[in-house]
Amino acid sequence: MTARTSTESARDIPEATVARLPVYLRALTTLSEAGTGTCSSEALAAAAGVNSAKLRKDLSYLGSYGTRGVGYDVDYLRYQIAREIGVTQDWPVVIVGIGNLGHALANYSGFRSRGFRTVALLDADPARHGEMVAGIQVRPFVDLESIVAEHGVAIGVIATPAVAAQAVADRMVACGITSILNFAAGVLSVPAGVDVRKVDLSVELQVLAYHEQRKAQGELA
Amino acid sequence: MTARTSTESARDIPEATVARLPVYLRALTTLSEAGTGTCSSEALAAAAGVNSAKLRKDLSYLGSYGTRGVGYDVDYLRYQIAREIGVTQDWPVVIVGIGNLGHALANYSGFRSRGFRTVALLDADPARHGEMVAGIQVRPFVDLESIVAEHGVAIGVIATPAVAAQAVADRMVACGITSILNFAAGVLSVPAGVDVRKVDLSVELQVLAYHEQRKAQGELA
DNA sequence: TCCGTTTTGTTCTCCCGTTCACAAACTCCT
DNA sequence: AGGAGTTTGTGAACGGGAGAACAAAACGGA
Ligand SMILES: NC(=O)c1ccc[n+]([C@@H]2O[C@H](COP(=O)([O-])OP(=O)(O)OC[C@H]3O[C@@H](n4cnc5c(N)ncnc54)[C@H](O)[C@@H]3O)[C@@H](O)[C@H]2O)c1
Ligand SMILES: NC(=O)c1ccc[n+]([C@@H]2O[C@H](COP(=O)([O-])OP(=O)(O)OC[C@H]3O[C@@H](n4cnc5c(N)ncnc54)[C@H](O)[C@@H]3O)[C@@H](O)[C@H]2O)c1
Repeated sequence: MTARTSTESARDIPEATVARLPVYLRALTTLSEAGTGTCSSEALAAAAGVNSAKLRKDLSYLGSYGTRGVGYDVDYLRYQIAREIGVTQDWPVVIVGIGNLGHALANYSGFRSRGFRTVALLDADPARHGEMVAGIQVRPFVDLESIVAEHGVAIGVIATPAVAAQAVADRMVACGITSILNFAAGVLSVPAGVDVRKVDLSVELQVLAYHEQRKAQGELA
Repeated sequence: MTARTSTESARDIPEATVARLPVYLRALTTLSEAGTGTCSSEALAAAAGVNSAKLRKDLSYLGSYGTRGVGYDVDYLRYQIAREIGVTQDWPVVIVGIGNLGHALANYSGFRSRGFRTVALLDADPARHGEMVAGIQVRPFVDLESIVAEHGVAIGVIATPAVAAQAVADRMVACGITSILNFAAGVLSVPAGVDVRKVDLSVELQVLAYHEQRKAQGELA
């Protein structure tokens, strides 16, 4: 899914680790807000819900930011992880499809607080244009190109119905967006060099249902 | 995360495969609606966005539902996968926390169409009680026990702020819910035998940001 | 009936990720 | 200064999943 180009840069962090770094980051933020200055890998692992050995190995890919016999300085480690992920900088984001889900996303404060700034809300339906959502005006989808160019947007979010998703993705890619978060069902096809992450709620529920069914079967055995 | 009890039932399907079965199911539904009666592993794999060898191996865990030299009967395979996942039966679901996200989830048609029936929308805020969302009345959170008992609910969805999530989960577990889909940030701790799946949008965006940052670094090298 | 073609089901190998276990490194106390 | 106690960082073993490759099976045509 994630097509990487020629030169793999210096430190190569495993994909599984990358997916956990944001979790560590959040745990560290919580600890920091609670006034904790230092924490052990054991404590941080508990806060993040992972095995402590895994945590230490993950952190070792970034460098040696801990002190043996002591632990990690919470704020220092937090900064190092934030820098590695890239959330110390500001990421402009556009959201396309301001329906039920789009409204929720636009109102979600968790994006802004992590360096993601919603610069535009776009929708194809003229009836929605001009509506204010979370202090931002909904604009026509055709404005995509100019907005992306103006703000240097690299990340796009798709919250349209499934039938429109591929067309939206194509337009996004055409005007230079290289990372897409897709909430619509179905498979998006994009050129190499563009990253797509998909969030599919019905898949999550179906996985739960599978295990639930198994539990029920086990009971009557 | 998924704690399984004593007797692993007859066929043991790998977790990675379980997570892909819903994707195959959707692809098969699309093919069926397009009037396709039979398809090869190659075609289905393309529709699902996976490698055809992986698809065949996944399906082999369920049994031999294909015909060599021909392919798979779309409707037959669809039924078999649906049965295996458990979406041929009806799953009552409660959603707790009817804010921005809760509204979107309640209005989402993709749940109902896959066998998940929202039987209740619960919120702790009295100001929300009585509001109609997607044809269902929002009720007080304290009604959880009676609703779960009445409908035999096994699956709960948490869309409350993070601070309330653990308390909500505890209450859910106490009244018999054994599968939880959690949208709130942070780690939920639940007893063995309860499955939790977490959807964390800011993690997804941060993973994209990481790769985006890498692409940018690569360019100026 | 037999042969060529197509496509599945499965085996085998490789790679990634997880976990264990321990030496190295640091602090604190005597 | 030295030793006891802690905790990190990492080497190594292990397990599971991904993909290649192929044998087995079904079909169609002659
Ligand atoms: N609501 C949920 O909780 C939920 C959950 C999971 C997945 N999803 C998926 O997310 C997507 C959006 O869901 P929703 O409930 O918000 O749907 P919705 O119908 O409420 O909103 C879709 C919005 O997209 C706009 N749109 C349609 N075509 C467009 C185009 N070509 N360009 C720009 N905008 C366009 C529509 O005008 C509408 O405002 C769907 O694909 C849905 O399957 C939703
Ligand atoms: N909005 C999004 O797009 C989005 C995205 C990702 C994650 N989230 C997460 O999902 C959760 C909900 O987000 P939201 O935007 O809908 O928030 P929200 O504040 O709009 O809604 C939260 C709702 O939960 C209710 N609530 C609070 N405490 C409760 C309790 N103890 N029991 C029952 N109900 C309770 C509140 O009354 C409110 O209606 C948050 O944890 C948020 O971080 C939201």
